[in-house]
Amino acid sequence: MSKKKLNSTNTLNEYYLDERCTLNKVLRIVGKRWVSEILVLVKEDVSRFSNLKECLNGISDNVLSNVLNELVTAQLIEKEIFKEVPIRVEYRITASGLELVEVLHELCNWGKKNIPYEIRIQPILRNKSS
Amino acid sequence: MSKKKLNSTNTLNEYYLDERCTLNKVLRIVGKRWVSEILVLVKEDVSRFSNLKECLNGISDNVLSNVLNELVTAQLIEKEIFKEVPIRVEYRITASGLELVEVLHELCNWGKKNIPYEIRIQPILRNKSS
DNA sequence: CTGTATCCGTTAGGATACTG
DNA sequence: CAGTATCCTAACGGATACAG
Repeated sequence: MSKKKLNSTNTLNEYYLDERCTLNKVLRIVGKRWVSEILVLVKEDVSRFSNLKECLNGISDNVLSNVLNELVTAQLIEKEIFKEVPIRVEYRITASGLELVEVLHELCNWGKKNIPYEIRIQPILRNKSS
Repeated sequence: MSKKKLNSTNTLNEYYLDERCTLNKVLRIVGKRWVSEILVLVKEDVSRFSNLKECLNGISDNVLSNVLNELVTAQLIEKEIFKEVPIRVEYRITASGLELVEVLHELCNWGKKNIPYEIRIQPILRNKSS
């Protein structure tokens, strides 16, 4: 399982951009949906799966799980498992993650100041069907 | 044309996150592939379509065009059309865009310092076919 | 030269059932 | 409680033809 089309232009472009600048790696981690919200919540001590799910209106188990795993892989958060019954798991932000949140905060301030009123970044759809 | 499934969970979640924090809007603009690279190139006075295409190994006309339009919509760059023959168009970064690049630069520095060695953010594929 | 329109494959995000 | 496995749909990124 988990095969990737290694020779597709899509993939090659991704690698090209990764090589070109680290910024692209950063944005590919943090630019995915829910990621920045979850990082900030964990930073604010919302440390458990169920708590995070409560805070994030509409996220599904699957997606939350994936994002948490990615954040652990990127070493932005850490996972601690308590072998109780029922099992308990806690996530904590790392020093690296904390630094990232600081920069994201600046990015947010930039947005508040500069994003045009009510901009909606719409997908560019081509289907003409209703 | 350009219909969007306004009631899909996908769309509703997007709106939810937009309302929740401006950061999500920012990341949705700048988190797309090529966007940050193009913004920086324009800032460095690579101002024409063909020049940008030369600098960005492998980008297609379609994609470059879309990204440029999005950057103009978000008011990060400006477009000036010179009605010559052949037509000439120049893009310039705005004050807002310039501020954004500053923050992105910090984000990049964070990445250089903190992204684990040779991390590859892989898509999680489920297809078992070769 | 500077794009836009169209088609297409791949991937992200979501729903749900199930497991330790 | 804290996930993982599976399936599904819509959106993204890319190739190409062609238009102003």
